[in-house]
Amino acid sequence: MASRLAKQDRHRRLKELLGADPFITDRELARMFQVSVQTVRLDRLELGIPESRERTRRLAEEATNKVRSVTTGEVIGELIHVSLGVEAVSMLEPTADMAFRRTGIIRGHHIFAQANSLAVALVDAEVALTGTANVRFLRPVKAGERLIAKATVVRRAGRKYYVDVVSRVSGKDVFEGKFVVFAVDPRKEGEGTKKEEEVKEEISLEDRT
Amino acid sequence: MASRLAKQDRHRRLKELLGADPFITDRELARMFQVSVQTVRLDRLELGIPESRERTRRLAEEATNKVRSVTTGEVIGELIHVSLGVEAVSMLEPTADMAFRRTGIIRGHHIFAQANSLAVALVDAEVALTGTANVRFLRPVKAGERLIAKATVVRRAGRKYYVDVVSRVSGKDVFEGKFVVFAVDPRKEGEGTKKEEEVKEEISLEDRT
DNA sequence: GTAGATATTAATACGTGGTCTTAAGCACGC
DNA sequence: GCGTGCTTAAGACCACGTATTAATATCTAC
Repeated sequence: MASRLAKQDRHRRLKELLGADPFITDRELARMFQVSVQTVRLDRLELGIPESRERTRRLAEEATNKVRSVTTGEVIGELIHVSLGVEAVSMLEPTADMAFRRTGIIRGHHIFAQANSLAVALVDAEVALTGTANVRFLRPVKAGERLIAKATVVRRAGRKYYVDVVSRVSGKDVFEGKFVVFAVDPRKEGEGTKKEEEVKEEISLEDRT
Repeated sequence: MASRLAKQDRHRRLKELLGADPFITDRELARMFQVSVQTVRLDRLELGIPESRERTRRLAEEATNKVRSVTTGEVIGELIHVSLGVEAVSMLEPTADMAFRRTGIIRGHHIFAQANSLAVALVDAEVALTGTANVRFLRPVKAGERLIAKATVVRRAGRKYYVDVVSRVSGKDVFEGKFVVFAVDPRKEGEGTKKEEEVKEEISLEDRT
């Protein structure tokens, strides 16, 4: 039976509690704080904290966006500059999620993912696929270090693009890779008519399920 | 004004729609399908689909827990077999998230991630980091195709492990890569006593969380 | 045709988790 | 005393449901 907290302390605790678990309702909070539901609502109002459903919704949205933008996004990281078919730059701020817990060192495939997606995005075609990649991880990158990847098309032979990518952390090279990316122009693949497009559409619809 | 769909088709579409966007309310669905709200509710009942708030809540909950295991997990995919320092096999069932929408083809870095994490996990050391990787994407992989990656240590020179990885889809090679992984033994870095082992134990427990 | 099943819609009562407004009760300080 | 701050209460409203009952369509088999 901890005696009731002062308003300020309650506000502090409120933020803490909802930070840890955003699903709590006002009723539950009221019980925890031994105050009325109205008081909790007033507190939320003062602190600009939305209702529980809203909090939940935001979480869900953010999570689906975030996960998607991590996994799905056109480019892993943030696209800073592109000159299609010539060069592109992206920035990635790796989070602790991407690191080995033990050491805080970012797992190689995240750095690869940034570079690979940049190389692919750079190619000016409907669809582009990585063929081969030769990469070197020059030095470890830690969570929080801002990765700048720069991709440059060094040569092009028909559908083949040779793309070099260098990633840097505060100016120092941490990764370099040579990618061969194939441009796949769907117009030159099958019969390239409406029929094929329909098939593709079906597939992509199914994929979303 | 597409005429109203038959029940079956509506059910199919319903699952599709909610798969793509779980936030839609019954009212909105009713409008989309040009049926009454009640009908939508009946449909959901028959299909065992919970209400929108519940869907949102689950998403949010899942997202806060599970999302991490995809990014953070020791090995991307599921570890099927390991013989430390010798060989290892993992399985990955890529989802639509990992694919280009347009084509359903899995983005290269996911395949790379499976291979890379497997190669790293294979190395019998406290910490292992990828040094270089030469990889080839032999043929496209589509969402839903089960990827089996097999990593083999082909040579070892001190702290350097040369690991070959081949990924297959139903027996066919789709990816091959040569990785050079560096074992970083902290015993040769820090002071390395019992105290340290305790720390390690703690850490590896945390890692499993 | 018409009965019977299937599908759809409507109406109503209830529940949860809120919003917004108005009003009242209390304690504290001056 | 009186105001101010904090708390609580009460009532009207809303979104998005569940659960139930009942009334229509619509189609299908006989």
